[in-house]
Amino acid sequence: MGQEGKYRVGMVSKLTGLSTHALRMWEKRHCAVVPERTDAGGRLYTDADVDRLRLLHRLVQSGHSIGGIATLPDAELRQMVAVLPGATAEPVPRHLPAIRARVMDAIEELRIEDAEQLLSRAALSTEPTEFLKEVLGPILTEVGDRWEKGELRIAHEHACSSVTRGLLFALMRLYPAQDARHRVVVATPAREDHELGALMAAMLAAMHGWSVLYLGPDLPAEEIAYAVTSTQAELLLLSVTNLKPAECQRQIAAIENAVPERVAIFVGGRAANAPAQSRTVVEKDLSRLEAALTR
Amino acid sequence: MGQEGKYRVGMVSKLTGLSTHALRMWEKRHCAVVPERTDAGGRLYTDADVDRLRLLHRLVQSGHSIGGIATLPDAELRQMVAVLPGATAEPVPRHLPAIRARVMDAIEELRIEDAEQLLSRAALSTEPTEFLKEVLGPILTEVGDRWEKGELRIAHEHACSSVTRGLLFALMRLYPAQDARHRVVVATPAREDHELGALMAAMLAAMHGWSVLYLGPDLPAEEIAYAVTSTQAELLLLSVTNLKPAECQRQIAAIENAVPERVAIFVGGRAANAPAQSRTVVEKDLSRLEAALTR
DNA sequence: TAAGTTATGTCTAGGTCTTGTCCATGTTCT
DNA sequence: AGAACATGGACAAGACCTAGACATAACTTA
Repeated sequence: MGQEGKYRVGMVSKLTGLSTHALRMWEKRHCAVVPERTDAGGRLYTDADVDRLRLLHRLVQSGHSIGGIATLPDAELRQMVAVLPGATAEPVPRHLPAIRARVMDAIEELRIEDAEQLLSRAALSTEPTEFLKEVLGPILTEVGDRWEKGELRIAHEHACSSVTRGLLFALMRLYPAQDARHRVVVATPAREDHELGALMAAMLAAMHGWSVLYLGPDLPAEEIAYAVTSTQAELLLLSVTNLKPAECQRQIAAIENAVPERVAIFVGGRAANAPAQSRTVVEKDLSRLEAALTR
Repeated sequence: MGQEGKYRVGMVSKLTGLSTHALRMWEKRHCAVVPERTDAGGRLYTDADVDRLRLLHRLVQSGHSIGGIATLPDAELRQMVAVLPGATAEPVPRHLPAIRARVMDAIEELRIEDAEQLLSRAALSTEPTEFLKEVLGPILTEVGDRWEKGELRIAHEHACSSVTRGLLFALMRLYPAQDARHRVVVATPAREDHELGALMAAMLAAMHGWSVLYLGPDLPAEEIAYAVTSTQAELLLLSVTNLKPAECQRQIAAIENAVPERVAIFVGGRAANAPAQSRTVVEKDLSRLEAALTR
């Protein structure tokens, strides 16, 4: 759907606050962003370019020199922006399993602030899918498993979902989720109260710059439909972990009926499932969902 | 539906504000809209064409070049309109009721990012108790009331608690705990699933620099006790809105038994209630709770 | 401390491309 | 005939492109 470049240099100047001269210089001298060109040679910037330029602008305004940061990858820029206001102490280990272990320790000892801080920094310095698949996902399943085995208590599980919810909001804030560009609604069908999958999907969307409306678990079909239509969302993400297949299909059919045609629907989660002849896409693999979110 | 074309160029020009020349050029040079023709060759635009032209006109007026956007699908145009600068930067009013009203509007329209941004900025520029009593509290009760009256939907209520939870974490981040020794555990007794009071208490604590362990709603006594002892918290805040008095007292008695002596316990909320001869303090007024948090 | 370097944003100049308007001319319909 | 519309060409204003000059500030070096 999203054609590549939409913005000409003048528009980008308005959107980012940088002068057109500066934009051209940043490109020529530092390759900060290298937009596509029209046949005639005009620059065509993408949404991603605009986001990146905003990040760079913010960093430059707060004292960094463009030459030093122009070619850093996005993830690193985001990390730097996040650290801007308050100086922070302990470094995040680069090794993902190490992060996992430290987060698990923090959860076990109910140090949720530490857990959240570790996670949000890891999220900023890692690519979205990698973070979800290598860090957060394993942590959530480990907590789930150990809870069933009795090694962890309800308190841990509550603390863990509390942290995860907090993390979602932290991400929505830290990623320059430029307003209402692409709206997505995330929820769980009625009677499904397992919300962690939905949270992960919401995070993935947030990290891709979508404007996320996270409604949480256990929502009747008509409520979901209302939210989707009234916000003009173009995507609906559902997560199903515990519903029976038949029940799941019934819910999804109801939702499909009530949601406008143009809205794409994805279901994920352990018990994900869609009726026959449905336009809903069952997608248990996060990286495939990511493909739908990137365009 | 058989009603294909309805408007001729002159009419469309009046409806959209574009000159007839421009309309023809947009068609010829960019295929922005390609109307049907009469047998004699006259252009016949549909309502959809007019809508699309209005979108394009708005985008062009705000700096986009027609060549770059003429062939984008409608959905994308709508999203781009939403991103236009100006829709974004709304200043936070100083007047608290005005903030309340703006937040309510945002919730009503499910713009949770706006709601959260307004709230977190208000929280920063206001004294903690004032913020909770004058801004957040009224909003939560208003949402509750209007939800019972049927003026707001479940989706609004979910969105609202989602925002509130997000806000708690934002505050924990903005007011970093000065001293990890001042720990407080916040939760709701078993079978009490109204968590908004607990969230407000948690925020108050966070804003006073406490290290908050927020466990959320519906937690059995022994879990609460475990959390309190294992984190060596010195304070436990509970919130009760819906429990029957007897049930509430039973729960609190159980918690008191399981929690070390040195830990102070506060209960708040509409149905707050404590057994006779209890060391638990019933405190429905936030400013009195604040006194306990400041010492 | 003074002078040189470097980094960076702005400005100018000359040329190309884009886009809205205007004109001339022809057609259709009342 | 006159109003409304169609087509194609001409045109001017403005947006954009490149390349190089300049001004300023920060940092190096003598």
